[in-house]
Amino acid sequence: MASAAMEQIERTQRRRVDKVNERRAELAAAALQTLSELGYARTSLREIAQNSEFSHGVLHYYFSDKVDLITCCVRHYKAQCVTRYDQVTTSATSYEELASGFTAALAETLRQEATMHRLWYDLRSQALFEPAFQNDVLEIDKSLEDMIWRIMSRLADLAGETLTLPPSLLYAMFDGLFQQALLKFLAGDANAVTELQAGTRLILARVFKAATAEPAKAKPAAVGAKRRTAR
Amino acid sequence: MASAAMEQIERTQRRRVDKVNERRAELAAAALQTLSELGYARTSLREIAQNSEFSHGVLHYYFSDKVDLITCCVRHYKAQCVTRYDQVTTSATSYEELASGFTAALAETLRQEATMHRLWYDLRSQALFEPAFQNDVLEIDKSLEDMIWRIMSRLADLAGETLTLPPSLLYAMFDGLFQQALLKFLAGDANAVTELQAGTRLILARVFKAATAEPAKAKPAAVGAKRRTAR
DNA sequence: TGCTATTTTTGACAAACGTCAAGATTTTTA
DNA sequence: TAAAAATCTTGACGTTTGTCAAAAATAGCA
Repeated sequence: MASAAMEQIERTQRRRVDKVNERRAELAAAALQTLSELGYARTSLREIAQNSEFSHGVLHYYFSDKVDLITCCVRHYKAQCVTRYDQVTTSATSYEELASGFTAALAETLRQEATMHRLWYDLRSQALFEPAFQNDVLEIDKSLEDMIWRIMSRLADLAGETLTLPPSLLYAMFDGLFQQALLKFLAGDANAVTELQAGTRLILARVFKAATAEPAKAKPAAVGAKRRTAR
Repeated sequence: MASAAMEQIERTQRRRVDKVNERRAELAAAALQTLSELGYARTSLREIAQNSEFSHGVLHYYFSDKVDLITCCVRHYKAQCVTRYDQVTTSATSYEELASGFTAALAETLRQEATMHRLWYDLRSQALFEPAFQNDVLEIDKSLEDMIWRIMSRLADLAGETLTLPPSLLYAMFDGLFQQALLKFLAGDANAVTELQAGTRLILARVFKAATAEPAKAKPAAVGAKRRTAR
């Protein structure tokens, strides 16, 4: 057969597909940025295009639909969201180190990525009304639940304990805590970060016996997060 | 003075104000219904008017603005939301009775008022973007927190224990749990209600020592809720 | 009953929306 | 380099949106 020609065709096709996917990702990123700034209800296709380097018509070249675009956004969001805490999990060598790292990572997320996370809660609310979003949202929720479960399992390992709470409940508690903190944070409450940290510790104390005693307050050296000049 | 005339004027004025407030409440109810069906992003003023017995123009006679209307809605929502669990709280005479009543009330709310509660989460997400909603949403959240706190305080009383978790954390946990259950419920997960009940019990078991032992499974007589033919 | 004030309807407006198609532009292929 | 295919821009379409004002309808009062 003309295998060489076929290979050539295959290669060019793949390059084309890659290019299309790259552009789709680029536009999805612009959409994600717009959504995180304005929220789902106020985001239009023209606004999204203005946050990219293209005109509004190109969106219908790469996406069949507005729902298609948003769905693609949600999937991209997931990719950049899930792996965030895995580094902390694998590098920790003691219960206290992992607990501190987890608490610090939550606080850092609240401080640095508040707008992205408000988008997540917005989209999750949309899924309560729009069935087209439900599958993707449930999938992301599941992967976040898995992430929490990995951390809790590792904590249990390090503490030499056995987990008795189901993954869904553990996730629900931390998710609820974070959402409350986000609400207060975006409303200008200066104590939101501190309360999130304290709440995290309190939940951990009810999940693990190893955490009944609060850790020493002035022991920043144990925390793996970057040091910051001020809160 | 012409006190009789003044009284007359005062009375008619009050009647007028009452009538206006009544109409405002009527329209707010129609808006609330529309919002709970369509969600914030898809709700228009004309759609709201169609769910009432008036034309769309009347909305601007009673409300200055769309935001004004939605805000009024949120306030009405609060009124019908907060007092729901208080009856259970006051009538219970033992820890187990209150715990069962609380669990059953949560499950009943999920079953019966899922659409109203998805609206609440939707509006709370809007508050993350629209500062005009923030104050009202925070206020409602606070009153829900207070409601949970009343129940937990009463449970502590009945168990002869002292609460060591702050109100905000207790609310955050139950809120997170309910939200997860709502998401699954509206996605058609038949186990959502059962999981909500189990999760509630598990949280209570981590809050109160009196609840370490699970209550007997086949003991429906203890539950104060109406009996239903099937789940 | 007639007059006034209040309430409601109707119709219109400018703007913004999602969508699409035709044409210009760029890239790829031969 | 010329033809072909792809990418992108532009402008337009039919709706729908929030808002408003004028007119119609109703209610309250003399």
